[in-house]
Amino acid sequence: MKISIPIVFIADDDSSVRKGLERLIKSAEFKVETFASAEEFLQRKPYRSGPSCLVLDVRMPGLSGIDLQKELIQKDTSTSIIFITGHGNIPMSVEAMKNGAVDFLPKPFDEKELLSAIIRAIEKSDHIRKNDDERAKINCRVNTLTPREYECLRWVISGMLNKQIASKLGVTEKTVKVHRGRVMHKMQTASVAELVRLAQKCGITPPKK
Amino acid sequence: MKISIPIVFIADDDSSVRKGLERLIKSAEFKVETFASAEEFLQRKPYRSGPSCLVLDVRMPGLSGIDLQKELIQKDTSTSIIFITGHGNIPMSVEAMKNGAVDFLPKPFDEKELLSAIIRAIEKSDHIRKNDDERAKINCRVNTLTPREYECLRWVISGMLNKQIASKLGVTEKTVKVHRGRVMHKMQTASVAELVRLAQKCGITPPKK
DNA sequence: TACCCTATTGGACTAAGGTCCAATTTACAC
DNA sequence: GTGTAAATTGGACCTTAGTCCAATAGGGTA
Repeated sequence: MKISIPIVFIADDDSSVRKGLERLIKSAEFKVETFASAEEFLQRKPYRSGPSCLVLDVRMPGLSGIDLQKELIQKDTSTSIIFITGHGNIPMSVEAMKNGAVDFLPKPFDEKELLSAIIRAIEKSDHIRKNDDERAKINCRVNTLTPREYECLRWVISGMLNKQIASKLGVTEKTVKVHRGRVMHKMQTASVAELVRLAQKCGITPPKK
Repeated sequence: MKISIPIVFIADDDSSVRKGLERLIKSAEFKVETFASAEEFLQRKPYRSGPSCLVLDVRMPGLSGIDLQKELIQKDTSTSIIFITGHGNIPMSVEAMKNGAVDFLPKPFDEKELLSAIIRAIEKSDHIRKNDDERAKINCRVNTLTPREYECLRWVISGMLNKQIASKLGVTEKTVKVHRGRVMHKMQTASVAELVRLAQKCGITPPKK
């Protein structure tokens, strides 16, 4: 059983806004951390104890909110973003949404609106986290495969028979059976069906004939 | 080989805008059709010869652009939407993007911007179409399965052995083999690996143990 | 009632997958 | 040079999967 505590980050250069938001969000039983700039947020070590979201002011001195969003896309984090802004415009909001923001709220906004956006953002983050976790676990197993085993895995998930794989690899059917057995063992799967699903989850594709 | 001609629909109540857009988009070698209202567009029989997108004015008398978008989400069409607007606001653009719009352009916009959005929209539509097509084909096969065969399919893609499936269904292993053979034949697959992939594409899930 | 579809099973095989033990070869690191 | 990991193969066996032919039984329709 893994602990999973959601957290809401706030990044805004206006301290009164930070305090107001912090009070509001804490009242909704969320853990909160505030930052006065994008740079300050980037300093923080990645949060790993649960899903997270960032309530982010679009316009700030230094790195802007939009810039920060782009930074965060690079480092693959599960933190979902909600923008708030006093002086936004349509192209800005559209760009933010295209880049995966959960919401974009012009001030003044309804408190309920923000809280509902936060809930959606946390759910999205949680979803991403779970997927990432699963993929990471599978990749750990994949990394224990030798090159030949990996190659073999790809042919197996293509649905080929051992004898066909053998001829592809230029070895005997016997050898393929051994590799295949080791693949199943290392991947901790009991059936080809499971193997196909695992492979799919971490983007391993069957070779083209 | 299937013909695939992209088309761009335009829905705007202002006829001068329609004409201007039509000229522009035709100059980019796209087939174009124009509509003076959302209702008029809904009248049109669904376009099936290729990918399509809709350049849509947000504000129109009668059904608005946003309303039309919601309508189109219901009827599952592959038509992707690009909004254009003279008097939009942020919440409107955010809502449109949340609902899957490819872009949201306030007037006046750069012609290149619109054309690039159209290209992205057509690509997206094409992608959706291809997925839908594939799913439809698979579903045709699935629909030829008898209830028992379908049940059997779900157990097979869970990776279970024939004897295990047999005990789940309360029949002999022999019977499972027969069903299973028919499933493979009807689904036109030669391996469990392929079967798993097909099932996944049309949302068939393995039963929980 | 005759007919068809579905579901079920048996017999008799054939082929494919998987495992245990053992051995050889090669490449690369210490 | 010795050791280790990877790749390869053989033999012997057992388990699964898949197929052909044949047969029975129940439900529903023309």
